[in-house]
Amino acid sequence: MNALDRSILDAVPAFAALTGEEIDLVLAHARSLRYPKGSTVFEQGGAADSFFVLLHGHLQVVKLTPAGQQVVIRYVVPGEMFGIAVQMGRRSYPATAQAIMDSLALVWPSSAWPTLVARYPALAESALHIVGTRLDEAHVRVVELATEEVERRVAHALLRLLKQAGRKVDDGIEVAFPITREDVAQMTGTTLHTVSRILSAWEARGLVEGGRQRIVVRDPHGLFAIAETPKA
Amino acid sequence: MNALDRSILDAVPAFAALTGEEIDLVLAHARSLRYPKGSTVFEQGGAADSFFVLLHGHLQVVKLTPAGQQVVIRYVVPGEMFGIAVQMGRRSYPATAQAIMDSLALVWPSSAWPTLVARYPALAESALHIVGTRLDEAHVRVVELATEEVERRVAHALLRLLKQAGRKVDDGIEVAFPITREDVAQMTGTTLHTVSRILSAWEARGLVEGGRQRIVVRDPHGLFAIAETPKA
DNA sequence: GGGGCTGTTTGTCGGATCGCAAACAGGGAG
DNA sequence: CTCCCTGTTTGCGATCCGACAAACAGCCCC
Repeated sequence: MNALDRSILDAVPAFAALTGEEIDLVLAHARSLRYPKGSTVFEQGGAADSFFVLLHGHLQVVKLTPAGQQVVIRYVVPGEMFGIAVQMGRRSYPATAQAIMDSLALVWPSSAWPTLVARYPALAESALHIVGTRLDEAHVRVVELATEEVERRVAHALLRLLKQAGRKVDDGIEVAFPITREDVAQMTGTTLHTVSRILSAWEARGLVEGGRQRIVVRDPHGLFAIAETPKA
Repeated sequence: MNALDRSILDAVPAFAALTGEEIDLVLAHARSLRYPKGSTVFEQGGAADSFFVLLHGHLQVVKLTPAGQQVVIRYVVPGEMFGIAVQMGRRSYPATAQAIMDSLALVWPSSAWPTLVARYPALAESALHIVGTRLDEAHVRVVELATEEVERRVAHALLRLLKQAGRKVDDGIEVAFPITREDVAQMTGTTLHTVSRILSAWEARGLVEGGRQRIVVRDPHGLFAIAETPKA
């Protein structure tokens, strides 16, 4: 096992309530694992035998419908805890997590959770906050899917991607990981064709700039205007 | 304050882990309040100063968009904990809860939560499970909204209503509280007109039976078939 | 350096579903 | 018992968006 330095977890909100020494003890239960691009971290329906903190890279979490369609639930960025199905009382993962870049994560066996919370009750609180935040996000998405037209949904999704994983570049802000039109479609409940058309239209207006698996936003404010403008 | 009998909470999953004596102590912090039909229990954006357990009646939880559109997030049935924003680290309620029938709820001040969890850590675990379940449900809804056509979404919503609050009647199972076409529309991201058309079509096929603020399902299996049949 | 694979763009067509409008009906209030 | 309010039904036209199709273009791998 690698030597894990406590500084690794300093930037992880879930452990913010712990002291340095406590973090050391929590880390003693973990190991770090590499997930090469394209590999699967855990699979929908599989036994929830681990939970994780992402240290480096990016993951995509997708849910598969019985009919075989995919929906992108979220992207995991460094510092986030994920795969916390067990904390929610589940025995299996409700979705699949895949590395979309070479990634590195801390891994705890699920069996360690009861021990850890018993010793550090603040962890239970952290987990509750995390799940609560995700619940909020999910509800926001439900509201968007239920009330907004496709173009506004795509604008909202893109703005969220920028907030979560935006990287400043010369001519704007780009999504910091490779993302296809199909991915955006699966986030917003539409088709890659429609996403492509929308992005093309925005590009013609100078709002964004496209590329293969790449989206650069030149004018975030303009995008915001689209996201917030009630239809027509 | 009323005398609150511990048996009140026997049927509440959130308190399942507590012994009878512990339940007494938890109850000591609560009072019970009546909410007449149509009254508001808490409001979106309002300070999250209480959390609740519904004892009797039914609540509707709705989220309002900036543009003024409503989306029904869920219905609260007796035995459920609700208004647990504070447990998730929020200072305000993310949605509005209204009584759709005369209702009765136990009310705790949010300030009591830290005290209670400190004494009964199992409560934190319960809260985590509850929020986890809601997160799952929200994700299922996201997937449905993103991938299914309106008719199937309505079928799924109706089946969920039956499971949660179905009441056996002579000719089938009915939703146990008054619910309008508009409500169903706000649950499924469509319009009351489309819901009305769909229900009329189903009624013509003998699957359901309508009524003012009333939906009776005659053939749950047939509904299920619609819900699960991939489009066309 | 050249396939070939994967991702992107664009056009056309059709259909699901929404918006608008108007009539209808159950049921509570007085 | 009757009025009126709220909820429901139904028709029709408009349109957003998905399905199908075909061509194009990075980029990885051999």
